[in-house]
Amino acid sequence: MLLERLKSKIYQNLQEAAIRAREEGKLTFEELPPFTLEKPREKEHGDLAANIAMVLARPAKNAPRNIAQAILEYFPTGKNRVVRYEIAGPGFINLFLDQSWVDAVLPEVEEMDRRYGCTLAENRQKIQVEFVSANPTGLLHMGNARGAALGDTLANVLAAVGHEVTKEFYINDTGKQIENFGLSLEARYLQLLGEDVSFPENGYPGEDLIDSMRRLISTVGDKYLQVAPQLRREILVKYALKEKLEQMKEDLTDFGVNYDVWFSEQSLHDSGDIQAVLWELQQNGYLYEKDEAIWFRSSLVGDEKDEVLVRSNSVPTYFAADIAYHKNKFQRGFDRVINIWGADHHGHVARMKGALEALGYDPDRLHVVIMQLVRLFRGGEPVRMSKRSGEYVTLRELMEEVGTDAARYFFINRSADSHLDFDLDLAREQSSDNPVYYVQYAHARICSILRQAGELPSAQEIDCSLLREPAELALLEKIAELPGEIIYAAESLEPQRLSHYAYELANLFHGFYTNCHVLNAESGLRQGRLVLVNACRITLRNTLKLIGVSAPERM
RNA sequence: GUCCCAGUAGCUCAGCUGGAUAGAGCAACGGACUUCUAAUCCGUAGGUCGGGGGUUCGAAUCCCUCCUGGGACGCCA
Repeated sequence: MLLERLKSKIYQNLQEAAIRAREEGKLTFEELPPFTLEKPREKEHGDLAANIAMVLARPAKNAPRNIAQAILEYFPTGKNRVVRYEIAGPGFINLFLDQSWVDAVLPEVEEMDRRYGCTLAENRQKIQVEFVSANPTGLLHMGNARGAALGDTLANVLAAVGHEVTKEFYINDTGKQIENFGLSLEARYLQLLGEDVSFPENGYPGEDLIDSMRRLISTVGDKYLQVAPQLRREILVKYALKEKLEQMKEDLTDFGVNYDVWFSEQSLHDSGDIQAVLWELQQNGYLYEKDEAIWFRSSLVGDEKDEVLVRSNSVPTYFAADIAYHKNKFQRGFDRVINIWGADHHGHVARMKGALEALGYDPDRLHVVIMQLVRLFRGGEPVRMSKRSGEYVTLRELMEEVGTDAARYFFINRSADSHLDFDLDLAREQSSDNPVYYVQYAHARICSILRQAGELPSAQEIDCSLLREPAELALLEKIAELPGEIIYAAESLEPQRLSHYAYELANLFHGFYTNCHVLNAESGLRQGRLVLVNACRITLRNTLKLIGVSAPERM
């Protein structure tokens, strides 16, 4: 927050200086292009570096270093902690801050405590994040698990910058897969009762369906043997679906994911929303009939080819329901809608955006985060999985094997569009090789120090100027970066920034720990370091909280 | 065939809204525990950023093309 404020003020000062320079005839340009003001990689390049002169080179038709010179004539030193500047390299303006700027970090962290890292975005929005939305015909698998970790973290991050976020699970409780679900359940039910029936070809072969029917039989026995198949399947589906949803909800809760809304696809059929949206598309001229089916002219709005919305048997497709669902989202007042989809759905993106356009919505209000597949490795070998044969590792099994913390950390530690090789052995390992433990260990170490210290002074009581060791300054600066990191993660929808940040912070803490002793330091210094270490604890804890990873006090 | 994603150190990956000398972890090698948790720290070594063109003051980053791996192209969801 503090660092962000400082940066934005200095950014403004640079803008104003450039404009003054133009007014004074030192520079000519039409419009000031956006430029960057960042912490440079090299310490010698100052605390902040701006490339304003370089991006102005072309519009101002001048050499970057000359432009920098002109801008700096009107740039106020001594304000906003800037004590010195230089023109360097091809035309960077390097700014050096009064080291005491870090003294404002500790009081701020201490005061904000659990809110530290949170900011208020300029345009606060109502945002819906829809994720997992797994078929309720089976158990949650690795793809769902990755989606759960990503979606939940993303929702946390967006909320942390002030958006109003709704987390939603879309239940595919109708359609062809439910039909197959019913056929599979029926076959299992009959088989368990000794009937000689074959299993449907497109059925769901998982053990979980057998278990489900076994439980049903234990309460109702064979009473559905005599019921007409159609009705029987409906009954079995109703029973098993309820079980499945409860199971998913429980698994997700244990994974730290709690939804605000569970939205039923069937409800869109029941409410007439699908008919309404079809009618609207019809009015807008996007529908036509061919081969007794109703098609969406998605090729008009950017898709490669047209899509069927209503089958020749007059049943709407999944896509038709999804269009109605998305219209419903916007009708509920969301400014922005974010979907986390597996890579196997990417072909759906252009269609969905096209449909929104056809309905008169700005398709850019829909963001689809496409997530690549997960491969599990055990003992260096990929774990064979096949959804078709029902052999796959479930979220529940993953949690039991590696724990929630490791799972969530690993899932968000890679960018969504990277294939994820999940090393089960590493995730289970309780050593520094495992980044989760590395970060958590830093937190536990801090808690240990604080326990032994007894009384914790407040940031107001200490002399911050005593904290000038390189390890201390590095830690302070990193702590100051959290709000900016969260803002960046929220803007780019890239939660992996957070686990990287947590790792870097833990790394700096461990370095500090070996270099700077806290408890046996001289009294003033000891007080200062206690406050520093406590701020580090708050920062680590808050970051882990966003990821959904626990911050243990002892390990 | 068309489209999407990936290709960066031996391995797993950051970095990609163009910026200064391309980073981290693991693995390898060498060090550091009379001191707050060694689940830690420090050092060494390791690179044609898949290949080739282009855009420009500047390209791992943007554009084109080719190669390799994965995925998607259904009146499934």
